[in-house]
Amino acid sequence: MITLQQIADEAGVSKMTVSNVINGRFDKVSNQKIELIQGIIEKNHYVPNLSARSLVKHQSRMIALLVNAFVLDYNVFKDPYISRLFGEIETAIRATGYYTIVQTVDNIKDSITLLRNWNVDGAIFLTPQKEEDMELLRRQAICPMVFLDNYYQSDSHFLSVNIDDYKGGYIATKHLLLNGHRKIAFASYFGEKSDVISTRLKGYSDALREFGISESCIIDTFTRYEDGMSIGRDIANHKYDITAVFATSDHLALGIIKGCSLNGCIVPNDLSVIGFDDLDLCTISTPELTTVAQDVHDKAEETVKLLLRAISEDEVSRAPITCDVELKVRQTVQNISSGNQQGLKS
Amino acid sequence: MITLQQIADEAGVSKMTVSNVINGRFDKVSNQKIELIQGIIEKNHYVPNLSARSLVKHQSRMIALLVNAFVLDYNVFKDPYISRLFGEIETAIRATGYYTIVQTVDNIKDSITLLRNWNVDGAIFLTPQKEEDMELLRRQAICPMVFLDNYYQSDSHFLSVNIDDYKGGYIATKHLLLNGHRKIAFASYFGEKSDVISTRLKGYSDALREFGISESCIIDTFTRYEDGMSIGRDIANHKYDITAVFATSDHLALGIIKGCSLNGCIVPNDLSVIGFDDLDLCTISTPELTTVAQDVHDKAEETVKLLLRAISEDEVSRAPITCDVELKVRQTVQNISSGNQQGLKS
DNA sequence: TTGTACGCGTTATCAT
DNA sequence: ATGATAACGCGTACAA
Repeated sequence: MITLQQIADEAGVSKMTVSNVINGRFDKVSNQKIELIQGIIEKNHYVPNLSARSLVKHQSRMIALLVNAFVLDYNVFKDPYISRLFGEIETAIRATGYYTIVQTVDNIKDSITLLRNWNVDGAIFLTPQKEEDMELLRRQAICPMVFLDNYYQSDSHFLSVNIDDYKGGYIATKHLLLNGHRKIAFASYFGEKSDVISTRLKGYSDALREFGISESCIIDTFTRYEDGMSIGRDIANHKYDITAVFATSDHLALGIIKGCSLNGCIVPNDLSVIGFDDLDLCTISTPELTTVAQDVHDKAEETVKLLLRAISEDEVSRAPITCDVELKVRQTVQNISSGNQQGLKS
Repeated sequence: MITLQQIADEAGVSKMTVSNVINGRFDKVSNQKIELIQGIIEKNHYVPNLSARSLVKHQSRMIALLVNAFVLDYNVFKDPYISRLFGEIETAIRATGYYTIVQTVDNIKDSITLLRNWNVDGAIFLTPQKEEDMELLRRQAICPMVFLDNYYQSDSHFLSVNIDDYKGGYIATKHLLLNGHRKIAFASYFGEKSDVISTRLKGYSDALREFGISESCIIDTFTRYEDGMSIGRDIANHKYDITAVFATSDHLALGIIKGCSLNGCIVPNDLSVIGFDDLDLCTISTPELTTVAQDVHDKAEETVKLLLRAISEDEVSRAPITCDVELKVRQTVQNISSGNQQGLKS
């Protein structure tokens, strides 16, 4: 491990001169010395010790990526949405020259400790946080932070990037309505208060209202594939009086389709289904899933760009960024408006 | 940002005493002072500056996770195997109190710089590395490293954790043979030399030989879903004279099944298929995919355990660790040994 | 261009 | 036994 001092000794100059060369302050060093020093650096594969640099500069060029830990013993990175988002963000961070330190969080205090331990320059929370944890963060953490899919009040060091959940709920429901459906279920997890879900629900309700439909059908369920299967079975067994389901997760939607088919109800003939997220799975499955797509790549880039601005400018517009969504029409919605009969045989 | 010195001032003692309390060296401090100091630490939410600590101790309590970057513009973390492995390893690392720094690699020099920049204590490479990069690492990097799915020669600071690829190839092929198949294709990517693939191929060949079959059918293809679809189409169109395929990736296998079905060839009736990895997809798809499963959780734990031993003991058995694999029998293999007719209608 | 102090925590030495 | 003092690790800032 060669150090600045050793290079300085070998070149017969002071540490400062070497430091100036390394940091491109060439106007402060004569040309011959620049070449001499650069040669020595090359030869010895010198790499600066960033701990030392961090110590004096009170910054680290590290960004923390925090992801809520296992839920129900389920490795979060098995969630294709999370892992894809993670990959896109890591890539965006690397492109800026920052380092990425990652931690799954099961106790927010550990994350706060991490941020302060390493003088982290900024943090990104990939998953929604509880309100009390947000309060703690606001009080104890010191760096700018970006929260994804979080509707908490933002300020200049406490930023948000969301998708247009309202529009997502609205266009999915509207698409079903335009295809003649009138009895449409909204399937999601309501077990804990979530602004993401309630916003999508609002889009759903408004679309229904636009068509003069006042009654809605809410299905409260976990959103994994297996949970979908059991809902699908219920649907096939006429537990709900519906011709279509809008599910707030692709896995849930796919499970519903499978559960239905196992019980003699075929999508889209007997039931139309729309999912949310546009995972790769949507085009791998048969039939291919119609779904609300979010542009994860764009979301990741916006997130990193916003965070970097907050780090360097320290005054940033606090308006949350909202990324667009769009409907991907595929094979799980059937038009039943005229002649096309659909519905469960009774 | 409160520092050791400030705590010492407030307590009316020296930095040393505070440091001793923080590091649990209670035998060197009187009980009253311990309580006093701990109180101050609590009150001020003191967190040590790990850059400073790293500077003097020449270690960082950081472990680097390196993953080969985008291939063909494809976000690696979209690969369910990689992201799951990543999640399991991160969790194992966090459980030990180490921090995880992650970087996708497209140039090994960047990774070496990372390791030295931060005095990283150890590194884990999730994806196979090129030989010349391994040589560079051996020469320039200083910490213990574990390579996953890599058959490179190991030594006490250059370790390997693999799965039993030979057994995987063997049991999959044997299962097909026992179900009456004699014309079995091996589908994989041979574009670049890979010990993982050649080892699986050896298992395949040996199983065939055991049944007196000397001729094999090798299909060389990329291993994504889309690539599988085009192979599936070829199979349905009688390009190959086979009744079964062993594909070295689940995505490839699933694509083959889809490509077949799009062209009137139904799995398992007309073709039997076995995949590799046991992704969640295997049970989501219809029919459910028979596949060779690896225990990713176990692999992750072994990896981290091995690395920590190499870090602390600095003499470690250099024998590569081999994790077991097993066949998950599901719905894509049909028994054609007696009476059960199978094969493409011609 | 260079000397010197500094940032923060640890280790080693010395005093009571 | 307890505690204090000093030097150290590595790079940066500022005065000289």
